[in-house]
Amino acid sequence: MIRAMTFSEPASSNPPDIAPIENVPLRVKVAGQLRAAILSGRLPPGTSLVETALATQMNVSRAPIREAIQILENDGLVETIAYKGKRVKPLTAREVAETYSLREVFEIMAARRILEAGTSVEPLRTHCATMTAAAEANDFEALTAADEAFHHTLIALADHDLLLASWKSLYLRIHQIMALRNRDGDNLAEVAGNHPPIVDALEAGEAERAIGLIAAHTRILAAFDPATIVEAR
Amino acid sequence: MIRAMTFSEPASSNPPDIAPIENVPLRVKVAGQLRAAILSGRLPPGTSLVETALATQMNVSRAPIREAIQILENDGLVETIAYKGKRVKPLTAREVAETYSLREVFEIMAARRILEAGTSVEPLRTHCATMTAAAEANDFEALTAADEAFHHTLIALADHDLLLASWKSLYLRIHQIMALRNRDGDNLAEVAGNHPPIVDALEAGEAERAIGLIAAHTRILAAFDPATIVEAR
DNA sequence: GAGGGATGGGTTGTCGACATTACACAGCCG
DNA sequence: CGGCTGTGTAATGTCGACAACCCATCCCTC
Repeated sequence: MIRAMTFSEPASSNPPDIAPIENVPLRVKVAGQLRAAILSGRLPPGTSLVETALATQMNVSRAPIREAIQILENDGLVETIAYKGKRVKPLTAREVAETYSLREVFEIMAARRILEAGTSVEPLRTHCATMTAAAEANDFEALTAADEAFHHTLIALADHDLLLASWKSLYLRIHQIMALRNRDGDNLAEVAGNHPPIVDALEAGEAERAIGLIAAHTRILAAFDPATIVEAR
Repeated sequence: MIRAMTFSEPASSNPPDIAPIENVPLRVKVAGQLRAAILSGRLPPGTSLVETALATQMNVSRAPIREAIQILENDGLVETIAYKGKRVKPLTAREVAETYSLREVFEIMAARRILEAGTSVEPLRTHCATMTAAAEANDFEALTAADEAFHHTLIALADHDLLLASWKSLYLRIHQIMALRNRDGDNLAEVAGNHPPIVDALEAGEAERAIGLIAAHTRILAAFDPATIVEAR
């Protein structure tokens, strides 16, 4: 669901099927690979990242590796201890709780702004439908993707670039958390069903109800077995 | 007011007066200098940062400069355009508004958490006193410092590391904005006087009043002549 | 005279090598 | 036997040089 917009600006009247040559800096590719590995749980929290090892492994010099790791540091996924090493940031139960509580505040802020500006929330309906379909098909991946798209759209509708950027950064960690947690107790239909009422409340202009639903939704997600989180240090 | 805790852990039974030798990486020093220059307005928004020039000027190689600039990028103070250059991030009126509105949300969140946890807000009194004294002495610098200390303490009392980190990052830009704005219309006594009522409301447990006061306070700060902001591009 | 392609300057991107630091282990002295 | 000291190793920190790239300008062709 991201693939469709791989190339964005040129297009116009060029022969199709000819993809623009890639020209992204190495650090971005490296950061992308590492980020994917971390978010998928392939590099669990606490894993130490050794520049030289990564450099030889990925067949590039240390400079792009260093910069990529610094990018991930800005994403909040990696931490550096000077002259000692770099490692995937450990996830404590406290951090998980803080992440979700901040997310709740962000989404409530978005809802308030949408209501104040009178923005149409119609775009959210599409994602609700996608989620319902995914839940019926028992497709966890698709449901997760549609869920992210829903919340991303919600924040984007608030028309607040800084909020959107902050939310994106926060959601990276939520990605990571979701990859690490135990999915056994998940009820896909319930997750999908939680969203339409939020859209309804927003459309009806009922601020308090919308906020309550969003808060409840976030807190359900935040409540899970803390034992599935790797302890720090 | 920071100097007092320069050395922290060792102490115990060592001969005094012997300060630990500095051992911070060059990138940190460089980042510190550049950040100070940006926040003070010495490097106004739009200024392009050329690595080679900075390297020769500061007598270090380009590597620490690059990493320092990336740190500032994470702070949101600098932006990079691939293969073109790096420059101090331009400040648009919209960004300023978004920054203050997000700050408002952060402080309200902090207030809510303080009230829910029943945390004592007594530490805020000290800063109120400092601000009042600074206002009477017509000392703008001291007032600004005490104001920051007040809000920093407010956020810290919420006992939410992620919130505190987000607030700090946000406040960097507020620093920059304050350095660039026109101070002519400022009424020091009024600024100082705005804070004690907030503490009173928090102490009385009156959530709605405290939130209203905080929102009003933030919006007063956000309202200033947009012409003092350097336009983007 | 106008359009298109080459060219030059300046910047960031990448590389490999060297310097510095921290930790761990072994060895020595009390 | 205990604690301090010296050394080795592996990591990050820093450096200087080269390569890739974008932009502006100029020249050449039509």
